[in-house]
Amino acid sequence: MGREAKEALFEQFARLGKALGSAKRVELVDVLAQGERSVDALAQVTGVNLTTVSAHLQALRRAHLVTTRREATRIYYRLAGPAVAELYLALLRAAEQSLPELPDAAEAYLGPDDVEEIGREELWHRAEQGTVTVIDVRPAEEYASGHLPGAVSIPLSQLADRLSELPAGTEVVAYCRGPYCALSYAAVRLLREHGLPTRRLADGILQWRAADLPVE
Amino acid sequence: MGREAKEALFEQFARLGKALGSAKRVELVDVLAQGERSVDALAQVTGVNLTTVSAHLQALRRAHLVTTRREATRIYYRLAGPAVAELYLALLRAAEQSLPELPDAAEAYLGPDDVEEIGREELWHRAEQGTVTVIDVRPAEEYASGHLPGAVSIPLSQLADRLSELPAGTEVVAYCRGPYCALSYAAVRLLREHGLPTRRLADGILQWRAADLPVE
DNA sequence: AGGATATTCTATTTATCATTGGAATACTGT
DNA sequence: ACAGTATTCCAATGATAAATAGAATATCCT
Repeated sequence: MGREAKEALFEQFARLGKALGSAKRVELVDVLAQGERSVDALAQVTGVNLTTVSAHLQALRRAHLVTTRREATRIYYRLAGPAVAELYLALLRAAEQSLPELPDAAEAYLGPDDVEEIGREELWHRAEQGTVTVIDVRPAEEYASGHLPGAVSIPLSQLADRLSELPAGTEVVAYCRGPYCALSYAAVRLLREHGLPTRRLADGILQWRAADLPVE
Repeated sequence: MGREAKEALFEQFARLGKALGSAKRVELVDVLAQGERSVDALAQVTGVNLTTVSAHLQALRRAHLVTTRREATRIYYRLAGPAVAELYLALLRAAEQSLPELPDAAEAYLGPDDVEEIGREELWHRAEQGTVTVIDVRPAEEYASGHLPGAVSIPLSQLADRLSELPAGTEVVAYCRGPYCALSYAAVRLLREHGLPTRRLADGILQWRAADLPVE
C-alpha cells in the first residue's frame, strides 16, 4: 500500500488534467476535435506563435491526448481517441454546470445573447421534412472531415458572397464546432441583417456525434 | 472577436483542467466522489499534511469543482455536482484508453493482476438470484452515503475479524470505490487465503451510479 | 547532393504553483 | 466570556511551467 505508488497512480490521471490546464491547449483540443490538423494550420487558426503551438502540442502528446502522423514534411496532429473527445465534452459540461464566470466570458467572446437557437432533435426532424436549410460555416477542411447529413458547406468567410445560394422561402440553420464556436454566431447575425430568418444549432458537430446522430 | 476574449473563454475551461492537474487533487476528488468529507478526514485518508490538503481544497473550490457546508466547527467538502463526477469518470476512461504508463502504475499500487473480476451486469443478475454475497469494504461512512442494493458493510479493517458472517456456500463479491481502489483487492486476497471463493466488482460504486443502476 | 519547407529542440527569462510551519479566524459548549 | 477545536491565511522556499528567439533536424523536390 505504498503511498508513493498511490501518488504515482493518481499522477497518471493528473497528467491529463495538467495537459488540459492551459487555455491554449484547450483551444487546440477544441480544434482537433474537428479532425486532424498540421502544426502551422493550428498556429494560424489560434493566432499563436508557431513555436509556442508546437510546445503545447508536445505537452498534449506527452499526456497521450493526441497522436501524430507524418505526411511529407508536415506533421498532422489528431486526438488520441474517442475518450479524449468525451473528456473534452465532460469538461465543457462541468464548466457549464459549475462555473459562474462562464456566461460572462462566453458573452464577451460570442456577443450578446440575441441569437435564436434550435435543438438537435428539432433540427433533426425539420431536416427530414426538408423545411430547413442547414449550412456548415466552418472552414471547408473541417466540413470535409465530417458534417451533418444534408448540410451545405459555406465557410463564414464566403457567406457574404454566396447569399444567393440560400433559398428564400425556408428557414436557415447555421452550425459550427460547438456551443462556444463564434462562427455560427457571426453567420446568424449576417444572415439576419440580410433579412433571412436564421437560427443556430445550440451545440455543434461534436455534440451531434456524441449523441450518436449520423454524420457524413 | 477579440483574441483576448477567446483566450478568456478557454481559460475558464482550463481552470477545471488545472484543478485536476495534481495527483493530490485528483485523489481528493476520488474520495469526495463517494460523499462529502471534512478537511481532516480527507487529510487522514490521503495521508497528506492538513495544511496542504486545505490548500488543495481551496484550489478545487476556486475552480468550483467542490462546494462546502459548515456544520459546527467542521467544514464539509463535496463535489459541486453530477457533472464533476462525470468529468472525473471521463478522465479515468481517457487515461485507460490512452495512457500506456497506466497499467504499470496501477499494478504497482494494486498488486499483481491476480484478482478475478465480475462485471456490473453479471453481478446484478446473480444478486437478484441471491447466489452471491456482496460486501462493501469501504469505511462505514462511505457505505452510509450510498451502496449497492443488498450489500453488507464490512470495512476492510474489520474483515479479518468478521469472516464468520460470510455464508460458506455462496460466492463473495467485494467492491469499493472504483477500479483503482485498493480496498477490494486486499479484501479478495484476504478472503481467498481463507478459502472463500471471492471476486471483485470490476469497477466501483461510482461507475455503478453512472450506469443508472440503483443505489440504496 | 543541395535548396526549400515544416517542425522540433535548446536555452533563457519570467511567471505561476506546491509545500508547510506558524499565526489568525470562526465556531462550539460550558 | 473563555478555552478548545477545525480550518484557513500568510509568508518563504523550492520546483515547475510558459513564451519565444535562434539553431538543428527531417523530409521533399529537382
